[in-house]
Amino acid sequence: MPQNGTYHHGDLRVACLRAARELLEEDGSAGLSLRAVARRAGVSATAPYRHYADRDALVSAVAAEGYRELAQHLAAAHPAPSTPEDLAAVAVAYVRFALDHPALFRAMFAEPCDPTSEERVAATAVIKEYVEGIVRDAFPGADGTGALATTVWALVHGLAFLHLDGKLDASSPEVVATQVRAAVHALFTAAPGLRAAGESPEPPAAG
Amino acid sequence: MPQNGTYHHGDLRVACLRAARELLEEDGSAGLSLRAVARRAGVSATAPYRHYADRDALVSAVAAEGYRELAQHLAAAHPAPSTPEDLAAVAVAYVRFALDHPALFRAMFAEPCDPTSEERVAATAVIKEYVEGIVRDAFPGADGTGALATTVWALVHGLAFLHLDGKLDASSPEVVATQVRAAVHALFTAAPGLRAAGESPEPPAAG
DNA sequence: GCCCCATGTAAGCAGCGCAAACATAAAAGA
DNA sequence: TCTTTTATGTTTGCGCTGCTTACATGGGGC
Repeated sequence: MPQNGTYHHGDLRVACLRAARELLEEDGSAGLSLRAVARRAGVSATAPYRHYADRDALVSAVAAEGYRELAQHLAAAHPAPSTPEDLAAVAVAYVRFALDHPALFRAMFAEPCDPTSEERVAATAVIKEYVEGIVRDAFPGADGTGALATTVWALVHGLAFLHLDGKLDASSPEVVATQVRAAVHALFTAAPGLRAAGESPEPPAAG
Repeated sequence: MPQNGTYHHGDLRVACLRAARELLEEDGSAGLSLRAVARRAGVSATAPYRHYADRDALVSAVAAEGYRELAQHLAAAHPAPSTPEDLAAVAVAYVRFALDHPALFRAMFAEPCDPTSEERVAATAVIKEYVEGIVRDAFPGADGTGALATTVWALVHGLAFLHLDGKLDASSPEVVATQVRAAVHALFTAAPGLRAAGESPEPPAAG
């Protein structure tokens, strides 16, 4: 039952999500108020409370949506990365997502995470396992503790945040991509035994 | 002239800073309102506007203070790091600072940075140059572009944020420290030519 | 055909950021 | 020393916010 101008909206839940997402992209986190969401959805100020317990719940729902979109974005960059170059491409996609959706990315990561939103924690677990799966597939010889996966995630995540906060040169997408690729390559020319399958370890440049 | 119970407060500027810092530690960013700051300073609601243009200005001032404290904390961890172990100790201090002062750290990095606060941008520049100086001193053979410094900063910064957001296991300080050290060592056993002064490059484990 | 209840509305409270007009006291100048 | 200026704090008030309570509506199950 679509919104037919009657008393009931029809699908206010997703309308709120959509409106919240738009407000986030337009005005940032500060512009995301439940009242503004209600206005945009064409509904009374307190109607969203029927679907979201409070503001945090709505933000968590938007964040969860963001996690899913980020996962899709990474998968689109390379479906099954196996070489450092592949991983670098995924890393570039990660940082680009952050720069293309700054307010959404901040909502996903930069706010004190509400642990009571099981939708949200589940979504972050998906991202974490996704990254670990990528690294495990690309580096079957690595230890099984996921330490390397955590390291590469942290590196990329940190690059995203530093770029987002203007702490690094993010003047052009190419500059950012080059920086990210360099960092990933620096990490993945690392310890012996962690090289990608099919890569032959180079001898140290002793000549 | 100290606060003597008279009409004028005496040093409201630093009193606001102090109150804001306390509120941030106690209730997080959400609890930091200009009105609450004024109450805690024992002053009318709008008095802080004589010293801070708006809420952002006060937050920026607190953040700038945080940058200086972070720099001191890093220096205390190791005054002149030169080996990967030294750098790992500094990295652990960085992450620990974030976990010990979560709201302050978020105010420093996780909010859209107001570029009009020159005090703030100057303070972040100090941190950046500090990290670059450390890495340059520890790795004199590295390229002069600061790419390696950016990489290690991003890695540590990402670890801090992931731990802060509960995305990683931060159950005990030891677990966190071990994780951080492992990540830094993974990075600093990296490409030939980037090894620390005094370290002899190991041949690839071919035997 | 009737009633229940999910869904929406209306009214209201307290807190917030911020602006404008006003009050006070410390400092500066005559 | 007395006056004037200026920095600092107060009062009042507007519009916005999150959220609660009480009320209205109408579609789906009986």
